[in-house]
Amino acid sequence: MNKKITIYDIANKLGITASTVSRALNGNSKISTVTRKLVNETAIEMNYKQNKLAKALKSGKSYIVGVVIPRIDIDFFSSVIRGIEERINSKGYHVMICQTYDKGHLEAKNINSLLGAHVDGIFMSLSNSNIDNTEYFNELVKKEIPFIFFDRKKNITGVSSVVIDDFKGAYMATTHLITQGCKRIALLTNNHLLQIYENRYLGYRQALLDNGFEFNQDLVIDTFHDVVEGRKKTKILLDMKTPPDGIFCVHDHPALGAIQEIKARGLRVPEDISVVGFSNEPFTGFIELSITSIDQSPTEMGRIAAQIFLEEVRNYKRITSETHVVLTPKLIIRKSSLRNDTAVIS
Amino acid sequence: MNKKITIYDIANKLGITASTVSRALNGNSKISTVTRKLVNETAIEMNYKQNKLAKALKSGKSYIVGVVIPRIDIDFFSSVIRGIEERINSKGYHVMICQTYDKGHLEAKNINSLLGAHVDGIFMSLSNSNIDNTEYFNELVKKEIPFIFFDRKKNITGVSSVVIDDFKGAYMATTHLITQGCKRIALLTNNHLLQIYENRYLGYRQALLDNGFEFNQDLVIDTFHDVVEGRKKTKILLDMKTPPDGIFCVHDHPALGAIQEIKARGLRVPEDISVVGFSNEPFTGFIELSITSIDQSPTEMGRIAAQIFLEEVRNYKRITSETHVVLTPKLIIRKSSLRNDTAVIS
DNA sequence: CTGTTAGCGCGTTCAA
DNA sequence: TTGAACGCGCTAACAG
Repeated sequence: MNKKITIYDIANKLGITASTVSRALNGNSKISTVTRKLVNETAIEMNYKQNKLAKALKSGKSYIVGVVIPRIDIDFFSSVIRGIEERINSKGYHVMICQTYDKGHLEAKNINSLLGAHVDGIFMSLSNSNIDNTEYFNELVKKEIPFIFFDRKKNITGVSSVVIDDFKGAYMATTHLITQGCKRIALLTNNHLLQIYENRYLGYRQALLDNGFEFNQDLVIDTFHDVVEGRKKTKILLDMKTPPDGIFCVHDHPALGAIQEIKARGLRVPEDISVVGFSNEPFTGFIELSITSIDQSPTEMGRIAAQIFLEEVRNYKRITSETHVVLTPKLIIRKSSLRNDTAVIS
Repeated sequence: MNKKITIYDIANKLGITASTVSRALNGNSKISTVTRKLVNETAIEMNYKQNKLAKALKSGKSYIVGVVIPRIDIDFFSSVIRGIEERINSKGYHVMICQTYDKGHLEAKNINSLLGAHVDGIFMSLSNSNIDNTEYFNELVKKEIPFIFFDRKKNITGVSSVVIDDFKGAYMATTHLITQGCKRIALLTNNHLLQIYENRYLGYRQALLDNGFEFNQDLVIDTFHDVVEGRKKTKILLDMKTPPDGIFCVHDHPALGAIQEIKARGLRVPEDISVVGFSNEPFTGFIELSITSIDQSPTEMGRIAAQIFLEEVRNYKRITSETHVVLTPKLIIRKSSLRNDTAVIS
């Protein structure tokens, strides 16, 4: 009943060939104006829809890109996807999504799965449980499709990337705490499997040293990207003989947890202990005691990644040169760290 | 160089036919154990990847589903997608995403685009700028692929849906405000193009009437899904001769805006004016003055929608019966409305 | 300007 | 148990 109509159907109806129909539909120049018009009209009339599967099989281009992320229900990731989709959809591409839930094996599985679907490119933000199985990455690079990291990257030859300057972001955040008068600044970080965490750690460290502070490894504690976990680890900090008077967190959620714990103990934020987060998740600006954070402009990051893809995808042959974009982090100063009477953003 | 290897390549290497290879790979029963083993081994050895495009063209099944939503960077939508992807990915399906940005014409365009990509099913949450062009919906229903609404639905024969009971949710929220002692309850809603808003409006209204309250249209104000807009419209409410002492918002973001405005005027929440939101966005529980809200269990909603799809997709022929699931809303009581000393959740 | 032919990679008859 | 041939829908090369 609801038979799919092909170019053959419309060719039959018009007493011409399928190739002519194809040419007319694709705006081939050497086709008579009459037939073109005729074809286009009957195409609409018969409600013809091009089968992109067939076209993809023929051309080797699927007009689909894959996006591999830990999870989609984190504002940062969904915002990046928004940017990618926004930019790429207007060029006729579709976005396919895979979540890894931070599991390394799902990462490999998803990549394979996307390759099977013959995507034209892959955008990826690494999982945080990396078992360092670079095998499938190497295979991926051999394929002649653009492969672009965003945020959570890895240094692989032939793979482009868009990140923010995490070192600088952490440096800015830490320096800001110092400026506000903090004398003993702790770091709530994450495991160091990912470059972003390593770089934020180094930025924090360097800012301390550059300002004549002593770097104290005891003040560096690992935690997860989670409110409750952040609070739990903050307990450890506050239970120290000499607790910190400033905490820099590599994510906003643990920063919130830290603030909760500090207030629960009757201490004041930012007067007793100042707190700075990272990512500028929307909620940091929503809460009464708004949280100072580092903005990563995720939507913009997505747009740029998409742009890189669009440029790379033209070179069918081989990706000769990688593109690496490093965005500048923005320090968004809010109440959780503002002791002096400086200008407040937001 | 990186030539894609097909079943022909492995057939040549083994001196057999492509059909045999195909059969062996697909676990066809009538194939000798020896050849099957041989084929499977060399397949792995040559790093063969099935071309799903070709398979899709042949079989008519793409193993791709489309998800059409207003925007992905709203927690509710990304959480639903998470649920869909989680459930469906394990069955070999991929999720393709389209955003409408609440523009009706993009909605039609995206649907067509997805049909062109020959998706096996479509999940959709309507845009809020509906120009009521049901044409493409009808066409969509004619196609023999599952079509499932979630949250923002429309009543169309042959189309399944998963929603929460918005009427009940609004009823619960309003009743809760009454229980807390509110005497004059306002409604910050949205345009009534979508059923969800209409139903929340009706639930609010009915709760008032059932409790012997007078329904006053002046206390019903339209706004957008946005903090600033919510605050702006709250000004109007507070400027009335007799302002409300309770506000129910059909979204959490305007609820936050309302609280901001109330506090800016030196009034107290919940003592002077109580506020309840809708959706239970994560941030409502993060802020110090946590917001009472209605939980829609979005991830679960996604999982159920996916389940419906998986069941419907078996009936190649025609979708004979629609499935309609209505989830029960959960009232999450928090500080923004808790005047009495009742139990607080979260 | 248009028709003929062929092939993208796969699964599936029909024979053998 | 396996091979040969065909078609899914489309585009591109090669004629005319």
